[in-house]
Amino acid sequence: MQSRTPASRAGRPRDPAADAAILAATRQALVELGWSKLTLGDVATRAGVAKTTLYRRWAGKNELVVDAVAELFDELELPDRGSLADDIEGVVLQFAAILARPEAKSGLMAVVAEATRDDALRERIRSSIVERQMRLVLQGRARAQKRGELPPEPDPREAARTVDLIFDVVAGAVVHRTLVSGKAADEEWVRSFTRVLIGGLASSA
Amino acid sequence: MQSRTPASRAGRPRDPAADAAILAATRQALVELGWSKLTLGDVATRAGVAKTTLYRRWAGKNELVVDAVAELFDELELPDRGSLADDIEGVVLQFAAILARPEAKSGLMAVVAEATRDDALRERIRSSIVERQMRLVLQGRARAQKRGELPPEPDPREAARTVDLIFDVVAGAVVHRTLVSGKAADEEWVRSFTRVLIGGLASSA
DNA sequence: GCGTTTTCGCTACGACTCGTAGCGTAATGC
DNA sequence: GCATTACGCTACGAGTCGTAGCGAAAACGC
Repeated sequence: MQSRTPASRAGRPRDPAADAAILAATRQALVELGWSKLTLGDVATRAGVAKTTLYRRWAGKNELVVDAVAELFDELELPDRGSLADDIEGVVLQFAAILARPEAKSGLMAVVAEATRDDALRERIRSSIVERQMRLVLQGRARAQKRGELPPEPDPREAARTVDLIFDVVAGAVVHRTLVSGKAADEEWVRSFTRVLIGGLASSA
Repeated sequence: MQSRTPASRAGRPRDPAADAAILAATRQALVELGWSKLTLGDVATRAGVAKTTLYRRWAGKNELVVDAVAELFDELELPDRGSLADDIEGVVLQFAAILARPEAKSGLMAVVAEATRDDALRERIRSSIVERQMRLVLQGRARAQKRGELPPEPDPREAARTVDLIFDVVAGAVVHRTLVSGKAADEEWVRSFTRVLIGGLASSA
């Protein structure tokens, strides 16, 4: 048990601007080179820092890309549009817009693939990317229950299972549409999808 | 226009057993090393062939892994279980079982990530992996319409859109559940998912 | 048989990336 | 001033890449 960290204990502090520059350079490299051809040396050069600085802050390529991609999802929000259907359509369109960006496409799927063999990496993805998306689902569900569009769920375990299911269906469908099928998740598609999802939730209650 | 290829025109024919050995070695390497640490030299050694032989048959790591993973999906079938719900549950469980295997997990997502920057690779994935899955959706839909569980769709364009939507929802949800959420798509989950999907399809008709 | 053609296994190669170590310097707290 | 940490830079062995060149093996037409 060490005494609590007082920001930086001693010595020269890390340059905070370097973090932002490195993450931005990582995203740029993802766009231009893609995952497999991205090298840490190249990222360091783009960011204007030494390669050793990069290795002092991140364990490797996987962790760096997770952080770089995670920032893309910061803009996700769930404005109240008045109905469950409109709320879902809005957030799904936001999610689709992020996934349409090339740095998200090539980066996200690659780290997910790597995470199948690295539990620590999976946990990093979960806490820094999935967690924020999950909050939106919980928020939307609570709103819909308040409006009476969804029945209240007394059993917390059952409620958790349902939220997990919704999350996998929504995120999975958008990702699969965008990356595997290679087609845009545009308004028409999102509307059809939302109709099916809401109908399914209502009928399975 | 050259004369039709009579199997092999002249010279020593390629050893057909080598293809199978290489693809099996690729899957084994995916299990033990994962995508990023898989090297073609290592695969060649495992398969008992020279590295140059491997490069004569495949353009690179991406194409090789696509073919190796595609074989995993050969076993997918859609036996008639009497109802749409049971048909869906059956095929989703099969799909989940394949995705649970480590060589599918790490291989499939990695090539999908690479395909975001390589149209030829995306087409290869579509024709050798996605196509077979899509056939099952069409087959299941036709069966359900014959049973009267789903209404016939007169407009072929609308029908195609619906099939695309179903496919993205089913495959996407299973993939997201297995790879991102990191939980098993077991019978309980599949039953809940099927209930939502069927309810959604029925209500949105 | 005999020449042609293609594949195969093997070795070797330059180019590149990896992750780390070492060093001198800069920036902070005590 | 002194200890401590971050930084930029260089250099390094190790590993992988994809290709070229070689001789031997296995099919074909004659």
